[in-house]
Amino acid sequence: MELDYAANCLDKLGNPIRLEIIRLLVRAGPDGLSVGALKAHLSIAASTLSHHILHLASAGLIRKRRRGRVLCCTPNYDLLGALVAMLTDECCKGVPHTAAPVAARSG
Amino acid sequence: MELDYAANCLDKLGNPIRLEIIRLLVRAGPDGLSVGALKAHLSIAASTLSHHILHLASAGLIRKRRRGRVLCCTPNYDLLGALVAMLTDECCKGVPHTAAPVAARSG
DNA sequence: CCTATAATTCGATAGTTCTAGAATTATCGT
DNA sequence: ACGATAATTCTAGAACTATCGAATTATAGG
Repeated sequence: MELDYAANCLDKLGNPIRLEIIRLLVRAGPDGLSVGALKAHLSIAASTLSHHILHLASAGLIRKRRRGRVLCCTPNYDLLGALVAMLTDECCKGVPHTAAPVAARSG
Repeated sequence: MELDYAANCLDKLGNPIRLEIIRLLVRAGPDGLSVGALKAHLSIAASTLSHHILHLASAGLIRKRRRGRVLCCTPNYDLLGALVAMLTDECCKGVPHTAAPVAARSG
């Protein structure tokens, strides 16, 4: 995964409301939640919620699909998993005494 | 881990330069890298780098310690690990067909 | 067609973040 | 004390983000 792409996803998750949205969707199970159900959980203006959902969706972190008047959101588990894998790989491996140096103490 | 705290950490990681800093530090091994060494890798103004380092340090994601004129930065593996664990727990579990619903399709 | 519900788009505003140059502080070697 | 190097703080502008209310679009049901 590209660093810039990962950073973009992390940036989207780095907002309490958006992180909560993901958490609610994950807990909700396979059908996800409608925008209205999310709104009931979050007590923010509908337009604000829409804005956050747009962020998440355009980063690919959630998927939307219509069911009549209702719009169901589900998490994109593949991307979330890939993101966690990338973080684990790039940011958690190399726990002290395990990593290969990259040119320390040069300048 | 508190959701707001996690979101704050993710927000800090959600910037390409800061994510790259973490990556460089992790790859550098136990001694980490000096601010100057980071600067050599990143080609940005020193003040800008300082600003990003401040963000990372005040979120607790990196640690700084002086070695003479040089300031060595190391990643905080405990926090990074806790963050990944939290993400895995809250955002990746509940993979379709496994999770307990949270009140879907109500409104 | 009309009304009600679900959600988005628009427009404005307040606040935050990124960036870099200039000035400053801290440390080292002489 | 002095000069050089390492890093931070200050200041300011440009760009971006979050928030909300009002207007709008889409769908369902009479």
